[in-house]
Amino acid sequence: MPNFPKTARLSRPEDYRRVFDAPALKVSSAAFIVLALHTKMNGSRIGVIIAKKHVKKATRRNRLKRLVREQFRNNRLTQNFDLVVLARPAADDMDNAEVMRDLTQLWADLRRKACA
RNA sequence: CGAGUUGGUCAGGCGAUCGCUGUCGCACGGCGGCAGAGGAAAGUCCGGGCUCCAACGGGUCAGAGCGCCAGGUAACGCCUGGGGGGCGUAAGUCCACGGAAAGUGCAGCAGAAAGGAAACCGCCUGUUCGCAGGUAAGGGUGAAAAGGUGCGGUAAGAGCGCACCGCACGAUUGGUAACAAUCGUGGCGAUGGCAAACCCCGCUCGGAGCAAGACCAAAUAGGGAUCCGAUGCCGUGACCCUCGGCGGAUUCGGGUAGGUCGCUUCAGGCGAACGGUGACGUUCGUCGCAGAUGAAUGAUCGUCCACGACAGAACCCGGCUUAUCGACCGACUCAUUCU
Repeated sequence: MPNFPKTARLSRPEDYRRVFDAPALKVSSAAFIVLALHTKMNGSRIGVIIAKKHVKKATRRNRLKRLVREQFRNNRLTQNFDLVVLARPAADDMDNAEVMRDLTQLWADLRRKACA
């Protein structure tokens, strides 16, 4: 069952720093950039960063975070990763359907690169 | 029915599946029940609660804010009612609405003259035809020109006289008051405007903020408490006084990463009765209504309709301001038609 407990989230600053310093994989689209790092933990973890500079309204930032987590929850990767998803300014203008389409494409890229 | 003013309420609904946070129950590493953003959660502009402080101690000065009157409130710069003035036919609406006879300052152009200012064209009288005197009705300038209108009066004029209006002063009456009305007096060369110009008067104001602060605690060290004490220095506007610290002695632990608490039950919501024009108050009944911490309330599908705006809690309340697709309810005004 796809669920999303607290253990599947990046919480500490050093978790983020580790991914930023040495990302094993990097995929991007118009709306997002995804950094990934292999982890020894059982289960992937995700952290979403949406800059106020790129997305001005708090409601929009919340919506994007929820959509990214939804994608993560429903589409588990076969290998365990620590993921960091960054939003780009283009994400502000997309509706729900467009964002989900964009994320689906990103996940496909991620799987292909992970296997390579 | 049309045009408009004003007060208030709501903020897509229902169902299914998969998730998130809190909480309760259990045959508990799972399952089930219940609850889960806003009217502005926003701007952080005011007022509080709460917490800490070597200076929340006293005085003087400085600084900031407020400013018709009465009431409401925990408090306010908020709200209600009233007064005055502006706008509107009206319902209504807007106003930083104390003082300009304490002092200082400011006002371009035009104009003869602009601040306790006076004669350019006029008008009248006299005339030696150069001008002298009287005058402030008319013209002209200006945002503003020495109370206004009318009648009388005069050489021409003028509060010179009178009536009404305005103004100033006084009295009376009504009102808790702001203020209003009436009467009298004064002929008005008294007191022009600006105080979101300085200023004067009255009232209010300590500072920081939940990353406040309290507790448990790896690391690493400058520490903490109590007592004694001369001078000097320091103490978040300045100065003075009071007081505290820097020194010595005695004594013991200390508090960053991380975690826990603070953290949601209150100036609380809803209903009724009573008091009040109203803001609101009193009493009774009833309900339990988010507490996250890289930060929870979402996604997808179906369905209905007027196709859904602005927008996301971060310690909590009371206001103000700004953003907002629409829908509904109440009160009132104007105009037209009908009875």
